[in-house]
Amino acid sequence: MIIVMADKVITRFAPSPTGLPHLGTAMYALLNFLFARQNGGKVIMRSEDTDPVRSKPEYEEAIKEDLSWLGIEWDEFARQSEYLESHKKYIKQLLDSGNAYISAEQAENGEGMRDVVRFKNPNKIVTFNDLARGEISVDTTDLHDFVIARDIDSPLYHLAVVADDYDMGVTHIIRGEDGLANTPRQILIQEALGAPRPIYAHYPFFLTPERQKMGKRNGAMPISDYREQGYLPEALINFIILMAWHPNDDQELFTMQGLIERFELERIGKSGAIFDQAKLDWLNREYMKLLKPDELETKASRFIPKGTEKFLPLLIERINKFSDIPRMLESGGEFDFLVKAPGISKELLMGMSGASESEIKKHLAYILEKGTERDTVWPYAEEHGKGKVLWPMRVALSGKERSPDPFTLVQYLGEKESMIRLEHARKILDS
RNA sequence: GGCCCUAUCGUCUAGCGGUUAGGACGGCGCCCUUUCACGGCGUAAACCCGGGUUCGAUUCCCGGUAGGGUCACCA
Repeated sequence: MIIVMADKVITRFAPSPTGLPHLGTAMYALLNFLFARQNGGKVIMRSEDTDPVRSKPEYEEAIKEDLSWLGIEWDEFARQSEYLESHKKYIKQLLDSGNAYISAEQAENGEGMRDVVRFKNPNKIVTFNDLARGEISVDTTDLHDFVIARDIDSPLYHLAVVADDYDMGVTHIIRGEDGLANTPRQILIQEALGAPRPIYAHYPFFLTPERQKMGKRNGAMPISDYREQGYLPEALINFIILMAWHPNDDQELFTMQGLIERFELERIGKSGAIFDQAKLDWLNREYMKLLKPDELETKASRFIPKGTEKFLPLLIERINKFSDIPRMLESGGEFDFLVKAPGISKELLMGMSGASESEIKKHLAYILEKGTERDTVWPYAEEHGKGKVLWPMRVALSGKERSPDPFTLVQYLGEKESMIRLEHARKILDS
């Protein structure tokens, strides 16, 4: 075999389909994707599905679907389970070369003996260069003769990973820092197999507010939940990359294309980043602002209750994500008055207006008579005190202490509905 | 516990021997404004501790401390 295209970059991300993908899964894929793309190489998604009890096809589907939704691509898809023959070949090779041996041992789960395959540890110092962290040296002696196969036909993780990366020609292994401690073991296997050593780069985890590794079982929300809450994939990608990498200038907003151009693998962070929901929400708002009106409407449509589409422009600047919209419109919500007439009280009508009851009555009567047009109400309000006129008008329309200004409300409510509400407010004062 | 990694505002970070330690989110204040939101402006807020090296350390080295990871017949 001749080495083909020795310089071509090949990366991979290898999730195990044992649960729904979360943002950590996306970071893993994104980093590999970006590095491959910016180097004209290819990226492989390898489903590490060899754990028969925990692996589920539907999780594999979910991973593909959610990563695609985020805009992360892969050039090839592989399943580790389909490489069993190759794994067995390498186990045999290691056995034949004396780098591994069969050891009859008590099965871990209880009864019976089993012929496990142990790697013959050369007990040496392994030194490797991590692109992000520099040189790392480990004495492998305390790794002992670790098990690489349950039996001669059943490869375990370390063997399988090394074998697959070798077979697939992977040149760069970009993975989470949990892989850091596994690297020396895998290098030992590579050397015994005569496989080339890929370049390593380890990135840190997302952390919970308690500084724990965020994971499926620890605070990580599935990507699909973000989608259902109406987060924009662009915002999520931007958020993820900022947790792993920063440029050396002040730029913070990146498109995928921009990332492919600017991302630098050597600059990925060294320390874990606590998941910052507020920043994510901010980013999502930034990306919502970038949407053109028709795009906005399309993307928001599935979150908007029937018949309330027209309120979107009013709502959009007060939300972090699309799923906030129904929450604002539902009864008791911040903008429920758009959907149904509010209950109002005399006290609220007076509120911070600074006007007396009779003054308010007079002002409402004026509006009721002359109409709600800004051109007619505004001069009147300036003459009689803006707060004294505008506050009760606004409260009559919204029933809220805080809301958009009365003219905006009229615009969305319509002249007719507005007059009904104004009239109702006047009656409240009369009672 | 052994081994490995990490350590700058509350959070995400820039910095790569000499800086008023920069930016962003969040907070706070002011402006805009009848109120809210949006927007604009401004402000508080950090180099984990102790030794070295150096004329000079946030930056380099060592130690401590703290946090994380890993030590499976899971991946």
